[in-house]
Amino acid sequence: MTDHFNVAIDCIIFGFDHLEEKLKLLLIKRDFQPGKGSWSLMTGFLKAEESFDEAADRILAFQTGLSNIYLEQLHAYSGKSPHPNTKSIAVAYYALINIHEHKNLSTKHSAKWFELDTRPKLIFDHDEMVAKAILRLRRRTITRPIGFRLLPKKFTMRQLLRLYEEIWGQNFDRRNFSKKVNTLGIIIKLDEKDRNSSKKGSYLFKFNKEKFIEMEKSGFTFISKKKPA
Amino acid sequence: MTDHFNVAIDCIIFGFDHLEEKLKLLLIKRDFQPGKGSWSLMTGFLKAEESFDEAADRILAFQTGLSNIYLEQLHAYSGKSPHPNTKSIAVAYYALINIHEHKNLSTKHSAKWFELDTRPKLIFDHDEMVAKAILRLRRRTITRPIGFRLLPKKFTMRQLLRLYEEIWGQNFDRRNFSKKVNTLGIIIKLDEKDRNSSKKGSYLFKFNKEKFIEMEKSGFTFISKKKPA
DNA sequence: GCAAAAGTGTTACCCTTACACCCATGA
DNA sequence: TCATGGGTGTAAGGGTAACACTTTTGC
Repeated sequence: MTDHFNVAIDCIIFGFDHLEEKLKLLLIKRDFQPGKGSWSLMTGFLKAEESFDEAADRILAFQTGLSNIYLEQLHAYSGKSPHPNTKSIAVAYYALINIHEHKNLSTKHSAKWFELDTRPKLIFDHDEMVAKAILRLRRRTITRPIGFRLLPKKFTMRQLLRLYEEIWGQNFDRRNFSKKVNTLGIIIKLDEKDRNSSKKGSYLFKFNKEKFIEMEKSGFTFISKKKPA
Repeated sequence: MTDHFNVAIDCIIFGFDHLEEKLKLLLIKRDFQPGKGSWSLMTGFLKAEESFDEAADRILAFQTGLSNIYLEQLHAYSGKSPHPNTKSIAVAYYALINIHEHKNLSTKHSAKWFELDTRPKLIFDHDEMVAKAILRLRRRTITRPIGFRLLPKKFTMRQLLRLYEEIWGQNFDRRNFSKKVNTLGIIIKLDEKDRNSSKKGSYLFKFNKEKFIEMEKSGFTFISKKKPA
């Protein structure tokens, strides 16, 4: 009676390289059909007994070896079928990871990190998915301190600032930024200093998870968008 | 090889009754299996040759007779299958319509408008979908003047205010509200007055579509959320 | 000493909020 | 005239944006 479809799960994997201070995207060069030789998102198919979330976890774990990663459903896409003769839909997920804490991934297939503005063209509607994921990521940084998923456990204020600048594609005032973040009470200054980036050395911070959980309930604004010039 | 699923499209249909000043939800009492006798969202199945958006349009048109309705994808749900023996997923859409401009719907099945706080329990995961749709609707009222889809072509400031109060479940200051809306330039005051709601009569407004399109590009804030008391 | 990054402080301005007051009109 | 809803104005407060200045330390 009703038509049946196979359900692809496509994963947009964002990573922040806090040394290069660049937001990156993990893509694979397909060594299988269809679209062999092209770049694409990590992908897999939904199994009958699992939920979307479970499938996204499984696919990400299988392809990168990572578990316990932040994953969020982005959108469901219909239309362009990866296999010409089967009816197919896709559900896109995006994931956030810290690059340097997970160096030994990128194993399966030919996976490679790309900076956003030099990424290759992707197959199917994957470019559309990435564009939507970036917008979602921006929105999330306002409502939630999602950026902490992308940073190492201990980080400097500069790294946090650069992360936000990368996500938004614009610069923020360094002084106002740290003031805002500090008044929110969502990060904790440690006694350690990082001396890699400056001669003076800058304090390391860690994320205040308890404070965040408390604030999340009432809803808050993390960083406001700069006014258009 | 890969498992196959049928794809349900579930429609959350919001309507604003500008006479009763109530936000309502259109639900159907199912006269078919599964879940016969229970209340549920309008639903249908995706066909092989159509997109999600097309399917949502088709299902809404078939069940209500309405076309050209604002529809937006909400979320994709896996798990609870309407038919026990088939693997099924659902993609939820929400629609916005003005109740009194479309009086002759509610025909197919036993459709009925419910106020949000007195709606019946729904089958499957439809309650979860409705909850998410309300949150989405709130967010949209901030970013976009989506509320105008729910009002008649000509409306009073009071009706617009009441609509926002219904969506947010809280009261706004009448004077600040109209000031804010006016400065945005997104509505146009007409020379007509409506005398139904008051003795003095209140001006009718219409939506300034051109201004909106212009503003949409740069991104704007329509109405800000009141601070939690 | 000098350069470079980090830390702290100050001010102006805009937007929101919380109000008060007047107007028009049917009963 | 009075009650009711409608229209307009003003002042205080909070938060952001735009700045300047000092500190630390390797070279």
